[in-house]
Amino acid sequence: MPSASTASARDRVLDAFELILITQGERAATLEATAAEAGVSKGGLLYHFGSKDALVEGLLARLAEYVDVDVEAIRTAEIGPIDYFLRSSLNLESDLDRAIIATTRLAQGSHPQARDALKAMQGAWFDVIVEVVGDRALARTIMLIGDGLYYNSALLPGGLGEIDPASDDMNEVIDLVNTLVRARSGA
Amino acid sequence: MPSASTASARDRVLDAFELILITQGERAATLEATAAEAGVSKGGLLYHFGSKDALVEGLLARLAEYVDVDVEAIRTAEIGPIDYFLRSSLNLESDLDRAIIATTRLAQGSHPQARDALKAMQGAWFDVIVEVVGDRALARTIMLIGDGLYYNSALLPGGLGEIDPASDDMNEVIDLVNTLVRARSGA
DNA sequence: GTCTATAGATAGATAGAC
DNA sequence: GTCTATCTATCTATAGAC
Repeated sequence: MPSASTASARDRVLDAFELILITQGERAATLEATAAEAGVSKGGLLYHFGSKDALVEGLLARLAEYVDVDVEAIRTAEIGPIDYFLRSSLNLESDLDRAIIATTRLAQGSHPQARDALKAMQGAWFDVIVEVVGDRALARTIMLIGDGLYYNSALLPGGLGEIDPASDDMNEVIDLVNTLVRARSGA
Repeated sequence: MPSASTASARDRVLDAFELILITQGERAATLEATAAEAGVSKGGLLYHFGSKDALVEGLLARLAEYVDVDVEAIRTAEIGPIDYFLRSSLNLESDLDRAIIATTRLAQGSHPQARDALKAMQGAWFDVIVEVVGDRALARTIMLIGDGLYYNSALLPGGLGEIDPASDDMNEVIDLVNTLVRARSGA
């Protein structure tokens, strides 16, 4: 979680932009609202990001950094890459997840760059999972479940599909996926 | 698909609002843009929908009608409810799918009603699937795959996870799900 | 039922003081 | 590096003609 008060003004602006995108959507994420949330003036914000597009690019650049770290974490996870991947598909409290959800909000609007960033992320994840399970169809299905978890926790909070990462419900889903992985590798 | 030219002005306004939400996002879906797309003036639009909130409500009311029809179609599908459910999770050309995607755009913003409508829809789908597979964990996993398909085709068009409903990739996913259903009912 | 005209609020962005 | 003041465009909504 970003430490709002100690970070530099530039980082606080990015954190504020993310927060408003996540909690109120793209429409509410104006320069004025972002500046207010970050505790600076509109002019102050525009010193760091000369336009709204520049602000969006700043968000996407940070996302790309987080993704690089995450892909390596999936690959080397002690609990196993698939378990790690699925559980981290709904942890809304990491910097990465916040960046992903904010980017998803932008991807709903006219921001092709945001869509591209999410596609690149999916590609990196897919490659790791294929590497682990050695089966593209199975990897695709696992990715779909991960996307479904994201859809529910990020886009439809409070909905039926929202699952606590540490809950029995989540364990059951992972058990089912492991059943599938064994059924395939046995075939 | 809505027939834009022959429909009443009221329906054309709703179709236009949906189209802009789907293709350009919430931010672009202003009253002015919607009126222009529908071929009426802003004043003309506001005769049918007295405010933007009323326009949103009109969209959600139409969604609810479509969902009722769809749930019955899932239950009675000849190809089987699960196959039908998963394949229809990425058909972007039906009135229902257009309404869902448009509502998903609104759910990203400050529209709790839109989120509630999608939750209600999920609940109705979940009930049918539980009824069919007789297993809540399995039903949840199938729902997640369906949500993943939606996430990719509706929110991330052109991405890795986007699958043609009639493709081999889609058949493989359905085969995997059927494997899971059999593995469970056998246990 | 549909239009034009317009009000009042708010958007993104610039200029210039400190 | 951060601020206030201000410009221009666009937003939602109202009023009233046709």
